[in-house]
Amino acid sequence: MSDDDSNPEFKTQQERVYHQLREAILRGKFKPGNSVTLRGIAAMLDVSLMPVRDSLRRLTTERALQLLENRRIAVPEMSPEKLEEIYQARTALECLAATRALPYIDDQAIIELENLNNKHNLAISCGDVENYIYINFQFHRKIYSYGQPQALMPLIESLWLQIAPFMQSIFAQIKEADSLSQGNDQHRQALDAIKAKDAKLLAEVIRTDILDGAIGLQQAKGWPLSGHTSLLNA
Amino acid sequence: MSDDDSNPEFKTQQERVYHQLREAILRGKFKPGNSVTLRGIAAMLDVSLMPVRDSLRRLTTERALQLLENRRIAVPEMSPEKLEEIYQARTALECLAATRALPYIDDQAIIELENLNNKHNLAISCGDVENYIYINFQFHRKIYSYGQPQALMPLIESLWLQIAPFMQSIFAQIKEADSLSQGNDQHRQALDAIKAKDAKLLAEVIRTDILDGAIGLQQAKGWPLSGHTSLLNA
DNA sequence: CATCATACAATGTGATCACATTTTTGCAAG
DNA sequence: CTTGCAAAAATGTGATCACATTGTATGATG
Repeated sequence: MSDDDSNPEFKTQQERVYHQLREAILRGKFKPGNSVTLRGIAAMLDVSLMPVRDSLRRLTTERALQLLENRRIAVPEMSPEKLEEIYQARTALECLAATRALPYIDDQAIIELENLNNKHNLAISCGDVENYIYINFQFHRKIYSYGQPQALMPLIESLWLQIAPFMQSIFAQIKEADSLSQGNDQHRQALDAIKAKDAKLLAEVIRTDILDGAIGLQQAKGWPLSGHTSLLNA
Repeated sequence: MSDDDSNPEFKTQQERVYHQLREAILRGKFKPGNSVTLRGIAAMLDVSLMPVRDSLRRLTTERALQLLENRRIAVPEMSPEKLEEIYQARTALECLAATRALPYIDDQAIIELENLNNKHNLAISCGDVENYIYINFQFHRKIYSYGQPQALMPLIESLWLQIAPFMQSIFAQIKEADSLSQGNDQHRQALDAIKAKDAKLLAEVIRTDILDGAIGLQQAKGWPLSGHTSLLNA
């Protein structure tokens, strides 16, 4: 965490705070329904109210946080409808991002991706929910990043920020290795598709990876899979 | 503009300022490259720095504005690559949003959509670039809104905020009625598809509407249409 | 007239305070 | 033990100020 403090990329306190909160959310450190207060975050990160205020407003704009009617700030709850919508948007945007990135993924990139996948496996075998969630996002982000996405990446990350707390709340309950391992075969297949430079296949694998995760979340909650078919046909 | 002041929906000054700036951007009142200052906006809207500061940070997060290296704030410039990326994302998200909304569009909704389309025609025949841009967005937003998009709409609007200044800079140069009229036939066709409850057709019409706009912008700039095929095949 | 250094103005960031609203606490009455 | 109410604490919003950094204008010097 204190790496950020020395990272010259984040010139202002607001950027540091924003980045730290973003990472924390993607690691599932915020639970749905949690209330978030300016002074609480400020005390936690040892900064004044201003950088926190700026950061929370940005995160609210990205729908990672929610402004309640009382003007209080909270981590949004998930609903079956919102989950389906988010995952339809994820498949649409991430398949596009992967397709765009594929031509620019070289051998060095594949090595880095396999390293990430190993770390992912490690998190799975350790039952490390936090890193399981976070490294999965990192794996996806690394793929898309080779397409140098200027507009797509912020949209995709906004969706990630919205589902990360929900994912954590589910996986923390289950926490069985075999339940977590679902996404891993697909990461293998994604790497194969990348090596074969097969854009259609890569998009299909990414789509399956994302949708399997969605179905897993729905089933864990016992939510209606009415969105199942529409997810697949979207 | 002063309607917003009396609108009880916007409880805080920050919300008012944010909404006003958002609408202004969607109306093309900000030109690419324009610099935006806290004190300038604050003086223009007769508020203190704080609400402006909050609003500009939100808009920066949505990529409607850009933080330069000097810490100054500006309206981003458009590039051929970014334009293509934005329009690929638009087609993906807006076709999805339209498909989701279609089942909930009733006869009353169609009447309202036709009213909007009439206003759109009026703007075209008047050469009113500002309303041409803005009402076009309103038409699209109205369609999607019937699907009650919680996650999709903010993503789509982020894309709109990014292209609106560029659209204005192009249309202000051209400003010939026949150049602007392109989108209108497609709005007709969209209404027909809605009446026929044909989801596939609606998605195809929306896609064509969006892509025709993109191609028009590219041609006006003399930018390479290499994205053309990939746009159509996306 | 051109060049460069200096002074001046403008800008975003951060800190602190006041305030209205809301939430929680504490305590008394039933 | 529950209910009701008043006091107290907490919270987001807005305003103002200080400040470092950046941008611009001024003017002296060659």
